[in-house]
Amino acid sequence: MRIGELARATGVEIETVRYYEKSGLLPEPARQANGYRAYSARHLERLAFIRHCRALDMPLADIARLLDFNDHPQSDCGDVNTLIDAQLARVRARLASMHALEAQLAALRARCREPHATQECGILHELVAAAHGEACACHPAPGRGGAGHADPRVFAADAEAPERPGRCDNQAG
Amino acid sequence: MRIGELARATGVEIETVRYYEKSGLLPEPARQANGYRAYSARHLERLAFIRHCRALDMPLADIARLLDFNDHPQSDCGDVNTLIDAQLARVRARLASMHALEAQLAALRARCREPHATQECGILHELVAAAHGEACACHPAPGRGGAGHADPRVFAADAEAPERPGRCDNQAG
DNA sequence: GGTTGACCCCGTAGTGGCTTCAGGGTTTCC
DNA sequence: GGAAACCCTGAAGCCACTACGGGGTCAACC
Ligand SMILES: [Zn+2]
Ligand SMILES: [Zn+2]
Ligand SMILES: [Zn+2]
Ligand SMILES: [Zn+2]
Repeated sequence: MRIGELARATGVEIETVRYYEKSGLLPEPARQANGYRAYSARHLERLAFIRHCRALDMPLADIARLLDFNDHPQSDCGDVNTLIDAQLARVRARLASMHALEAQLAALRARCREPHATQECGILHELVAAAHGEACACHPAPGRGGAGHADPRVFAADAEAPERPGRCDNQAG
Repeated sequence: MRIGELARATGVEIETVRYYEKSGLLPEPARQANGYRAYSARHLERLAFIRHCRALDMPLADIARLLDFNDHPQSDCGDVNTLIDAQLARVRARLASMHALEAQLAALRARCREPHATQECGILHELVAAAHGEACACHPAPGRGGAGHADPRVFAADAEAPERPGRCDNQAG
């Protein structure tokens, strides 16, 4: 099985297959006389395993560990659970922040109905006002203040940010 | 105002401030005799604007455009709306895929209750079975088949993937 | 035998939004 | 005069790919 066939069989790009090999996730295959990679069914299975885990958005390092567990059937599966739990926690954190983000963006979007000069655009007005430390539609104070964030720092990543997006913690977290 | 003060005032890391300058988002400030950057209130405002937009997870390129609109008050705000709408669409797509992902991971996690040898771990069994093309807890067929995905390719990014994570489209999309 | 086209090889650089590092200089306080 | 805190620059690292450049290989067809 050459790399193109493997790629087609799994729906993975050829470059990605080579990348996985270079990253140590996929073992180096045998080579034909002309230097072409020659894959076995085991490679196909392993690659499908990797893609399945990637579909669950697991990082490659975690996938490597899962593959390791698989290769050592005697080991304890507690670490597998820890790993899945961590991934689940990551996904839930991102889910929450995406949820907040959607509300914020929708509120901001509602500030402009029909096109006009940017000078009078409710969206830009909100953004500028927020930059001045005033309350904004997208980040209303959650009750404990009345006015919105009076400090630009509210948008900072304080302590533990809810993963990637949504560095704004003043009502999302 | 030196870079450290600006950074503290906005809750941004110093390196990030310099990065924004290098990226053209923040104009080059004046310099003191010793070469230190000297920022004005306008820089502070602009940086707060940037961070607010970043809190809405907008890409820096979009933020640059928003700043441009702000600097040209005569221009039409239609493009602002387009930009926000695109961001909202991105967020909603990711929200949906995160949602699906959470269900998938939770289903997978439920396959292992108490620790044991990986050999008999329900989680690893599921992952291996899925790699063989069998049905898995995390990706049950959505009705139109009965059995799960019988083809490893289901995890491929076919056509338009729902943004970053969740390359698995067989029930999430 | 020449050429087209589909394959394959390798190494490097680019993506986004930072963060970190290496290797310095400046200012301030004790 | 020495330590701590601040500042400077440019380059590299992170993640998971993706794209590119410059080649080699192989079958088929004219
Ligand atoms: Zn408008
Ligand atoms: Zn806001
Ligand atoms: Zn288990
Ligand atoms: Zn699955």
